Amino acid sequence: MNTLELIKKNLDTFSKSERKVAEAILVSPETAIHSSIANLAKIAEVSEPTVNRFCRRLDTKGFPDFKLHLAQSLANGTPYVNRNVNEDDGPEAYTSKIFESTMACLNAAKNGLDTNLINRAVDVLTQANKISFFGLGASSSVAHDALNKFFRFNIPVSCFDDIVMQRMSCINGSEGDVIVLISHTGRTKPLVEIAELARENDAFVIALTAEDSPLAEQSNLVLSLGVPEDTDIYMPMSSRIAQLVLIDVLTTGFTLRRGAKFRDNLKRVKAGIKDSRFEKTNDEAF
Amino acid sequence: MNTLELIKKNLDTFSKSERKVAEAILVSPETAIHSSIANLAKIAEVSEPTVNRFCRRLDTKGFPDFKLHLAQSLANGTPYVNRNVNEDDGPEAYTSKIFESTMACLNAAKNGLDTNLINRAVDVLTQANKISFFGLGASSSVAHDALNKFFRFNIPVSCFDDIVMQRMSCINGSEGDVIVLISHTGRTKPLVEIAELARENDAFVIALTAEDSPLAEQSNLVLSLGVPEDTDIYMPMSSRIAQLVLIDVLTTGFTLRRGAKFRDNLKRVKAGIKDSRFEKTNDEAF
DNA sequence: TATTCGAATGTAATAAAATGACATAAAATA
DNA sequence: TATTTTATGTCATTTTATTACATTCGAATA
Repeated sequence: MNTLELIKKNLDTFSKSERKVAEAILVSPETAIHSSIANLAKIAEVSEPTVNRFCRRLDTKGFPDFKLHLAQSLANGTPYVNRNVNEDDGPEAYTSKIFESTMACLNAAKNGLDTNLINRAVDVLTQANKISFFGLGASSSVAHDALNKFFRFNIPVSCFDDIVMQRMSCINGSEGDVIVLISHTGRTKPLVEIAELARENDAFVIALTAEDSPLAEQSNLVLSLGVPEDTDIYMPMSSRIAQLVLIDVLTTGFTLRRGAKFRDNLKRVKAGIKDSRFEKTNDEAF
Repeated sequence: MNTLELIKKNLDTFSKSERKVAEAILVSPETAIHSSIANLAKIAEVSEPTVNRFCRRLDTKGFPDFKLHLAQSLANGTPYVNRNVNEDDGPEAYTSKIFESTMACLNAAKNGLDTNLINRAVDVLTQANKISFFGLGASSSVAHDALNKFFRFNIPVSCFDDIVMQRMSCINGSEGDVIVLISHTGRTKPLVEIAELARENDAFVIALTAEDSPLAEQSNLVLSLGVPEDTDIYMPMSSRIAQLVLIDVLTTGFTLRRGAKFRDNLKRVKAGIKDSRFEKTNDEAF
């Protein structure tokens, strides 16, 4: 397992001084791997043997060995959740941190997904008479994106980010309708109510949300992204990217399920876009 | 660059003894990173300082530093391979393929970005009187997402996915306006026209698009994502995710530039959302 | 509240590892 | 072949990590 995540996970199993070490490392892992044990001890304000003991506690042979493990955690491409942006990061630093934490997040999401549920969701979607995507706030752009994709399948699909429209759409629903609700926390009141309403009107409700949330309880099928909280920054970031990729997965599953003949349809849609382009066309939705 | 590849590439530039070291490392890099300099010297049948010199030749500070680099290059043999989905992939297979290729794509995007340009873009954005985000089709949800983020900064910001509205908005523009245009290909005619129009009206045009595209030519500043084409599947997928992450980067840069005092504002926005939630609140945009 | 035990932490000595300075050997050039 | 340059090794020094041991802290018990 990723050393850095391991440290974060075990934070509370450490003793007082060991936690100081852990924190010093988490603040700046880069510094840690380039420091000597004496240096790190000074930064963490503990003694050198404490640092050493800390390393051993994490199942390494000693400080140098620990540094190797840590270095591997930090290696490019190795997902790594913990790298938060600091006040004094330059463009170089915050750019890579954000890309990296997004990748880490996707990796976590990938590992946490239940492919059986995905399969069932694809089942349900392929059999739907009509599909609706609802999200509020940041999640509304995810819903919007889903609309854009499913629209190409030439089936009735809609997307509202207005609560009133969402309600109306639910009330007019019938069996065979599938409603996909998107919410990171699953605690957005209006959306939970929509889920109830939709089910009362015989629609099938798929939720892209957190496990054990109120929204999850009101849904027929929950696709949860075990994505760590977006820390520190007061905006949804990575979590929403994971949702989008999940939409991609569903779309792909949908396409595959419908088979080759269906793919011709996609080609046609894409060809139809061509006219609005300057020569050398390729695959963008518009 | 990957240290291991670097060693392979430079094999013939090394001296006789240094090559011995290189070969010993290539035979078993794992052994190398877990050896002391004395040990490795023995394996390579050279003296300790020779190993040290070898390390320095590879632009490292010394043997320990070299080991860190080597460990990192071992950590990610080949980060994420861009595997395409096949007709007969099951849910398990296509799910991981899509997640992995998205991660690969983000990694490519990260490496291809010019952080100086990002910095300049952040500069421009922080000094803007008004910011508009325009995208069409799939890119419109990216624009939408950008709106959602920048909206929290409490500055005038708008977003249209309707060409007519976009034009009108440009015509009413003035100096100090910044228009962010989003298009993967940069060949969407209406958007290129918008860029021209915006510039005629003294707005500053930032494009999130492909290098050397018509849209890029019409823009003041181009942030290009050197992202491989979305192959095989007839939809924009990874490319658009990369755009979103880039928006995250810009947002972060913006926040950092505005400093700590500004972050309080974000806290307030987040607190304001709280009421519409069921207990246990955390960070989702609504 | 004082006492005792055990865990946690630090100090100082020791061992290990890496590096630097210098000498020697090998190779290249005149 | 002599001379210079470069490469390599030996040994001393310095830096770094580890071990053994002493002290402190804090919880549990009398």
